[in-house]
Amino acid sequence: MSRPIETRRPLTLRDVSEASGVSEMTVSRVLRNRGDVSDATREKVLQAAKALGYVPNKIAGALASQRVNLVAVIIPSLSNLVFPKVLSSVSDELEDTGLQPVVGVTNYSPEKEEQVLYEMLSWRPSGVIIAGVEHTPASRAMLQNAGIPVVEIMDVDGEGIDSVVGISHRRAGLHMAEAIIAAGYRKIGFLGTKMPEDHRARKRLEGFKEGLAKAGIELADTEFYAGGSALAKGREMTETMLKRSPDLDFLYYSNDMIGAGGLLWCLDNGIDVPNKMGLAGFNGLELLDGLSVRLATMNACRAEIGRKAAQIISGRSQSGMIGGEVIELEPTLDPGDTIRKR
Amino acid sequence: MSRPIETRRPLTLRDVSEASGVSEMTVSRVLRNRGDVSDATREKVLQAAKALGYVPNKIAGALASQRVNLVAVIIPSLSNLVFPKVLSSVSDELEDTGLQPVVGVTNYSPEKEEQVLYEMLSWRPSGVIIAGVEHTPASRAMLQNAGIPVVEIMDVDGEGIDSVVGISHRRAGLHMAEAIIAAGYRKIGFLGTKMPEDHRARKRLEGFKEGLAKAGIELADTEFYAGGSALAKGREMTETMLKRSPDLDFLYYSNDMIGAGGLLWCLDNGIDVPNKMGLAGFNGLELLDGLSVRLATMNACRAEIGRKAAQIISGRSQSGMIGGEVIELEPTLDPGDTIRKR
DNA sequence: GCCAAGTATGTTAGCGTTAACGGTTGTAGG
DNA sequence: CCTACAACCGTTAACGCTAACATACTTGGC
Repeated sequence: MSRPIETRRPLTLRDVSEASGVSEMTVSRVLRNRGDVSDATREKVLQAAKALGYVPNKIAGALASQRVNLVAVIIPSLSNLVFPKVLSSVSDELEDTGLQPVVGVTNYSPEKEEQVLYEMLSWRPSGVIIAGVEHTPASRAMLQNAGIPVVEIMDVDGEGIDSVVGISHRRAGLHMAEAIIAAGYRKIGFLGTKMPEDHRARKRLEGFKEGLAKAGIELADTEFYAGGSALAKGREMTETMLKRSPDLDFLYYSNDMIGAGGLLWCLDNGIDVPNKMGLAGFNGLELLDGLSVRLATMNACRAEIGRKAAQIISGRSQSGMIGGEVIELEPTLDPGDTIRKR
Repeated sequence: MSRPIETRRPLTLRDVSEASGVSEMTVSRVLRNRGDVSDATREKVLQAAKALGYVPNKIAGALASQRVNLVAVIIPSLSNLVFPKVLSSVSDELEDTGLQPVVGVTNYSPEKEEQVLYEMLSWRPSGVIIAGVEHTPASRAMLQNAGIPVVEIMDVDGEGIDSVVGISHRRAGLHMAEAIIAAGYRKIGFLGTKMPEDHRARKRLEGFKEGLAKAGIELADTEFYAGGSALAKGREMTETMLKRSPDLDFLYYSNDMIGAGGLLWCLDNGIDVPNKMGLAGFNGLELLDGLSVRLATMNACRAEIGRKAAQIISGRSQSGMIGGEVIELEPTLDPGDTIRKR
């Protein structure tokens, strides 16, 4: 089962044209369903192409036509679960537009983002969907000069380059703080990621603190982590924090996964949730639906974000604008079973 | 913040060459670090390129050089967690080879796989990494004719096209059956996915049944699901099955996520795990490390698979073979806390 | 001072496809 | 029978870049 030894010359339109006795141009027309071709020749050509196993060369096609049916989608991570979700909604929405998403991953590094962007732009995609509004100056310049639609997603807190679709993480944090205070919790701890480049987590924390401040409350304790399994980290951090600050009555987690870890720890240790201790996360991970106690969370509109972004790129946006659209979506709070009802 | 209105003509090598007073060829050499260029001109050219914000056109470059630094990676799903893991190990391994992975997703559909493959091959990648050994005849033909290295990953049970890297899911199932029987369990249920196209899950079940048969045992009950949150489904299915067959003493799940759901249900319902009831999943999801009880599972060597596949494509495989390599890895059983020790 | 052997740059000819236009039929209408 | 206009198919010239070769300048050895 090894590759064919006879390294045949790769097939071109010419091969198909010779095999079917028509010009290359006609073959090209048939294969792209463009222009007038009689049914007889069409059939002949398709036959020949199939028999030879011809696969068109999009590189040459793109160069000649100056059109590329690719959309660059640049995200920080694939293991976060949030991004695959966005990605699949982009993918679905692009399904029958002739456009195709191509993914690049930055690992939350601005430098990597710059490299990935450079690499992707060098393939001259028809549009770019990129997570976040924070980019290096070089990245911003590239996006501005590319002459293609750019949609920055997830986050609307900041200055966009072209179009923006997302939620305000600052306000999401603020609303969560308000809800927690309204439920009567007062000694509140925050547990989150250490990653300085996760601007959205940072903004949520800032908004959260702001919400607490409005009620004259300060964060009682904080704990940060980096790397490792989020569920396990949530467990560990929760234990650490409650050992250190046993009088806390609420824990706000920067994401659902560590929140779930914390929740499991609380349940294992017989802590009365939500009465003695309230918990909340962020993101509405459907993955966690199977827990016996539903963690309070905030849905980040991931599917909607992907959909809208794809619509803007494919030019099917409702608004009919040419660019510079800013769409702010409203995350909704799901109190689950871990915030007490008053 | 809208796109520049003046739709400038896109930049080419010529623009950079004019701006820096050298030939296009020299600019090309500088930008690719190839051939002899004096430090003075190199500096001049880089300056000009940066000032203009020039991004090379890889489409033209690829056409001219007949080389494309892309590797097609075709996987069934991104929401499965298994595949992002493989993907990132491919990515890491390719890091400094000059090659770049490009992902295609098939949603477990052979037809979609065929389309994705056609699309990707039309960009003439340097290699293909594709999940599974089951493909449509057309897909097989395309892969055979492409004249590039092909690595089928995850699964070695079947006839490969070129190289294959994976584990035997059949034997993985068989070994699990042996371990379960050795631990003294006798009334065994299976809970899995309904997807007929998930050949690896199917093979595990077949191997599992075979292992049981050797000990003269038959599966006591089975339950299948499709769609929805795996954790929740695991919970539901477990309840359903134990209501129906209360005398079971072991549940084998086709993946860790539904296994975890089942485990949580058992814990919530005060079932004595692992003494009265044993549980096992498949995959070694690090995601689940934070559970209070560790689910028995089998590590599928995902990182290793990605690494080896990437090595074969980049021609850095240990073996020095040209093609047709078959690498079978050995999954290891992790008994966790849900199989009783004898 | 002349040639050999670099070193640094330019020139030419594609790569495989498609846009744009040109030609050749056939067919209907006057 | 001639014109008008489709319908069909071919020819030519790009698209932006790079491989391969060609050319101009050095430098050093005798």
